[in-house]
Amino acid sequence: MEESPEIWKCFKRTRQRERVYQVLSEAQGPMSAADIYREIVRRDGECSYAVSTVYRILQAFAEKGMVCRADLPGSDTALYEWNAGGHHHYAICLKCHKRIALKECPFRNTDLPEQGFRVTGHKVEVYGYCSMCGEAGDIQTGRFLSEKK
Amino acid sequence: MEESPEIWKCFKRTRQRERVYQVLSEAQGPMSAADIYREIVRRDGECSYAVSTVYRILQAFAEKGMVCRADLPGSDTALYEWNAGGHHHYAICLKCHKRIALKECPFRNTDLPEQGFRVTGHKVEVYGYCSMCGEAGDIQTGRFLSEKK
DNA sequence: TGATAAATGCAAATGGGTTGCATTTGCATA
DNA sequence: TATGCAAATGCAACCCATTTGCATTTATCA
Repeated sequence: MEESPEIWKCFKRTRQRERVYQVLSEAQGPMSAADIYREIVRRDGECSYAVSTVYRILQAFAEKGMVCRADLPGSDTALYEWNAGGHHHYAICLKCHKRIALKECPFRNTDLPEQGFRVTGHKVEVYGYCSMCGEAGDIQTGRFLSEKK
Repeated sequence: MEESPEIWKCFKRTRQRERVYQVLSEAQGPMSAADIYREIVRRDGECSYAVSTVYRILQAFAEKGMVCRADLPGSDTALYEWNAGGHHHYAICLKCHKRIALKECPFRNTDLPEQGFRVTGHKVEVYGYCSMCGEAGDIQTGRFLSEKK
């Protein structure tokens, strides 16, 4: 609120965008649009925001590269993360869906079979079982993905 | 229709499953459920298949590990590919969606921040522009995880 | 301050994908 | 070959994240 990054040079500074920015930049991890919406409502008491607005804001932010969007396999809700310049990959527990950021990027460049393929990005995900769930017991801890299905 | 692999030891052999199996095992690349459905209809002339059945079959096949399902970022249609036992990674053209199999797996093991995380799998995808599309200027930014590097 | 384009709210639409249920069908067994 | 039953299917309704059209508001700047 006080410190106003140069974000507002790209965007009209609206209450809604300010909220999305706040929530996202303070977030511990990636959030879904619904998460963000919920958090805004929680903070501001009553809502006066439309969900569609949040989507539009996220889209705009993503287009400018300020947030990055991740689509996890097995879920159809996109997650957004404030782009702190970092490049993150996660280990995802197949049981409790906890996400653990990797310290380093496990991607190593490799020869492409096709000449002239210009690589602009990559996606790496590691699957397995975290220390809580690793024992194969039925620990079933906090859920991460929405309870669809 | 010809020789019948041991698929049918896991599944009731139905006309519908046979068709999905045929189409998928002969496919050049990954197909969406809709693609598969369309192809079946095309081959059999008129349709007598429900799309939901195709989804259910794909699900069943995937559960048994006979097909693998890929969710591309930026698209919300899942793609399915007959699992020829191989371990494949692809470079995916963001423009024409061509997929080029990588010769080698670009994954390198890395230290996990959490002790005791048992890795059981990984997924790597490389994005960019193939030689055909590479010249074009309308690059979409921000929609994909990890543009850095 | 007033003009104006951008941003928003709202509601309806989209579009993969899933599900409940009645009906059919593969297949094991008699 | 006939039969019983669980598995598989068709159909239509549904789910749910996300998008969109349009009328209204609002930030910004001359």
